[in-house]
Amino acid sequence: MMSEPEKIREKIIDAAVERFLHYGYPKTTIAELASDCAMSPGNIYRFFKGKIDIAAEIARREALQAVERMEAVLECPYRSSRQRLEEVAFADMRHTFHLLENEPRVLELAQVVVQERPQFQIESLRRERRIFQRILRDGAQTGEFVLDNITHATIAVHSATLKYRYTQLFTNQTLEELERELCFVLTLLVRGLTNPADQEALPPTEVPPEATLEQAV
Amino acid sequence: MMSEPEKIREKIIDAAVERFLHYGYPKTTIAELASDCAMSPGNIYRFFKGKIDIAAEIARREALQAVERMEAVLECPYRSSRQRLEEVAFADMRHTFHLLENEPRVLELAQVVVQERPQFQIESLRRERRIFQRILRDGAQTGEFVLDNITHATIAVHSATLKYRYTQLFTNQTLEELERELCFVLTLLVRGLTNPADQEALPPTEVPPEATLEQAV
DNA sequence: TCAGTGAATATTTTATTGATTATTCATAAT
DNA sequence: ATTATGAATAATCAATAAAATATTCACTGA
Repeated sequence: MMSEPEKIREKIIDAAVERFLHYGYPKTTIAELASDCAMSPGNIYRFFKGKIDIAAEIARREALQAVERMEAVLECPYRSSRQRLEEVAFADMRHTFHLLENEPRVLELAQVVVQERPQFQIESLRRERRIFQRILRDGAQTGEFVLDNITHATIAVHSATLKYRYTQLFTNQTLEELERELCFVLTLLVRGLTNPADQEALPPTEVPPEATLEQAV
Repeated sequence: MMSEPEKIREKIIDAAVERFLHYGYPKTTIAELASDCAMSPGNIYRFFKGKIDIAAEIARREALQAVERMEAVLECPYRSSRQRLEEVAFADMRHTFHLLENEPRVLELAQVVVQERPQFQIESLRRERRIFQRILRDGAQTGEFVLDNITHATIAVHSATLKYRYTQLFTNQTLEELERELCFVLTLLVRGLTNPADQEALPPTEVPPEATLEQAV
């Protein structure tokens, strides 16, 4: 059950999401949010320290959801750690790509939050990295991957796929182009991770089909 | 020998470099450049179509020099393609890092040029990629590397090292941190490129010493 | 004819001002 | 005591005017 103050917080966040995505962060006023929630502007400040903190909370939730989606992939039955790695990388890239395509305001929102709260980005990156770390650890456990140092390998995989996580910041490439490229990168990374004994029979990464269960979002 | 008009062009470029790096692109006026060259503002336009074209020419030269530096590395005697790849990646990262550290205005200059002349970035990337391609091709030739498709592998290596070429755009990390990370990335990439038969004896990449001949710049 | 000028014009930047908006807080209602 | 208000204040933004600058071009001198 949710306490009364928590409910009000939710109401404010809901109104903010609505307006931020529709009209953008800067064009949304506290007075409007207050009006949406049938309260006075001043009262908003009993629930959030400032306007930016509403945006930060929304971004935080979005980031946590992203991790949950990735973790959901990790819960699925799987043939190999390679497959997991590929699924997670593609799922994340596709999700952010489509998100920014359908809700362009999200980019602005993210930029504002990162600008004002640099810690936010650091923590998001850390969470992402932890996901990769689990995949690599499991792969090392089963012997599929051979890694001198899991942490180092995680950093490597994470950095090497950077371009495909914040894609729209760097390029105007289409999703199709990015998918092709990501295949090349993953092919090489997987080869570098895989036990040399198994490398003979290591086909290049193929573009996986978009998971149909995505619709649940 | 240089023709008279070419000499004047050089004079303008010299003056522009001086001022762009000192005071920045926007704060430098055509009138100032003209005055530096003891000519009238109008006369500048007999040598450059516009102000941005002066910046573009400077950026173009800088980019060509970068490629030359990389090609110089490729001319050096080498033990292995791995070594070449590592040297090129480190040299490039260090160079841009130091450049932006010592001449912060370069970042602004580059951004202006990319903004106004998107083609510039595309061509720069293409040139970078060609360097990597040569290294991989040679490595494949000698059998050190095993690649299904050289172009695909080149794209992979190029994308995977993106973060370390435009570093200051993405992070505030120190050069030392970046060097450590780049080692991890290269270790993994090299393992992925290398003939599986040779992978047993493949030590992790180490931070190479800064080439002392850099001082010649 | 050609390199070059500098005043004229078009464009961009900067400064100023007047809203608008974020945030605070004294006060009121519950 | 707690929740909420809304006017007061501080900070930011938008619109405009003013100034500076980029670019053009009719003209000059070699």
